[in-house]
Amino acid sequence: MGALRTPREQWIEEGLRALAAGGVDAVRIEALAKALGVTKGGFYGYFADRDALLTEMLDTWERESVDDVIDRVERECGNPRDKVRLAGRLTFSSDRLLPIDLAIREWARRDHTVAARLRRVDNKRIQLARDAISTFCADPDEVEARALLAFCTAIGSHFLAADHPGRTRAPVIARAADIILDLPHDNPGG
Amino acid sequence: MGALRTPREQWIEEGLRALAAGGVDAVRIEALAKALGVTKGGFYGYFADRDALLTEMLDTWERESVDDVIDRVERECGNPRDKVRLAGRLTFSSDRLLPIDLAIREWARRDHTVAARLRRVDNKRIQLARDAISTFCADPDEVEARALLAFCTAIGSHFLAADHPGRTRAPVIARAADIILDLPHDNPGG
DNA sequence: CTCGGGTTATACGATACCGTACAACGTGAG
DNA sequence: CTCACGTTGTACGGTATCGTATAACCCGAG
Repeated sequence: MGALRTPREQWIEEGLRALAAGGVDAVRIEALAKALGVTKGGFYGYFADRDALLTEMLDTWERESVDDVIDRVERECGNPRDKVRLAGRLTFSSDRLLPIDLAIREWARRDHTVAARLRRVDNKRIQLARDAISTFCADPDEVEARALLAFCTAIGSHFLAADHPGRTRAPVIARAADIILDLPHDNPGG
Repeated sequence: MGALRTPREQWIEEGLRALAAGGVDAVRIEALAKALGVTKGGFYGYFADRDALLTEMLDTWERESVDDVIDRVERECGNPRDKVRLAGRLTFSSDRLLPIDLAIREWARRDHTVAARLRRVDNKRIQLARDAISTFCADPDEVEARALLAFCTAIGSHFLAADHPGRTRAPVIARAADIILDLPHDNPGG
C-alpha cells in the first residue's frame, strides 16, 4: 500500500479545530494544510471538495457528542439530578466539544442541513434531561420548561457577556442549576 | 450643497441587515452596494474602510438596544415582573434587534473589541432584571441566579434546536419564565 | 447656460481562496 | 535495485473581495 502521511482524520481534526476557533468560514483548505505542515495537494485525494470535509466533520461531532456522551451518562448514572449535571458537564464543559458545539450552533442558524443535524442531537440530549427531571416533577409542562431552562442556561451563558459584581460566573450558574432542579412549588397555580 | 444620493445611514442600515442575515463575514462592501442599487464607488467617501463601517454599525446597535429600550421600559414601567418581560420582549422579540443581537454575540466570541461592547450592553440590560427581581426576592445570590436564568433563556433559546413534542416553543418559554419569576421556595435550604 | 462641488461608476492592483493538472517524491513489493 | 502506486508540492485558471485612482455625472448657484 502507499504511504499514508497525513490521514483523513487529521484533516477532520484540524477542520474541527478551525471551526471551533473561527466558525465555518475559518475552515479553509489552505489554512488547514498550513496548520498540518503540508500543502493542500493531498487534501483532494481524501475529499471531493470542501463540503465533503464539512460533512465528515459534522459526522465526527455528532458521533462524539451524542453516542459517547449518552453512553457514558447511562453507564455512570447515579441520582437522576446528577445525571443531568454530568451530561451537562460532559458536553458543555469539555474543552474539546464545547467550542465545536457553539460554533455549530452559529453555523446552524445559517444552514438548514446543519440545523437539521443539530436538532437531532439536541433532541437526544434534551430527552436525557426530561427523563431525569421527570423523576422528581410530575407536571409534564413543568418538566419541559425545566429541561428547556437547563439547556438554555448551558448554551446561553456562553453567549452572554454580563458580569456578576463580586462573583464569578460559576457560582451563579450553580445557583441557577439549583433553581432549575429544585422540587416544584407547592402552589402549582392554574 | 452637493447631492446626497445614498447617505451614511443607508450603508449602516444595509450593513446591519447583512450582519443579521449572515454574520460579520457577510458584511461586504460590494454586496451592500449591490443591495443598495449602487456600486461601492461612493462608500469610501463616507467611510475610511470596512472597519469604520463596522464600528458605526456597532454604535447604532448600542444606542438602539440600550438607550431606546431602557428609556421605554423605565417610562412604561408597571409591575416589576412586567418590566422584565417588557425589556425581554423589546430586545428579544424585535424583528429588527434580535437577529442583530444574535449575530453580534457570535461576533463577540471572536473579537475582543466587540466583546467589550457587548459586555457594556449586557451589564446595563441585566441590571434591569436585577432591580425588578430584587423587589420580590431578598437573597442577592438568588437574584443574580434568576437574572442569569432570564438572560440565558432569552438568548439560549435561539441557539437551541430541540423540539418540544406536542407543543411549540412559545408556551414552554412562557412556563420557564414563570419558574424564573416565581416567588422563592419556602424551603430555602443551606 | 456654465461652472464647481460632491457623488458615483469604472478600471485597476493586490490578496485570498477554491478546485484542477501534473510533475516530483517516497515507500513497500517483487 | 527497480517498479508501481499512492501521496505531496507546485503551478494554474477562476472567482471574490478590499481599497485606490480617476473620469463621468448630476445638482444647485451664479
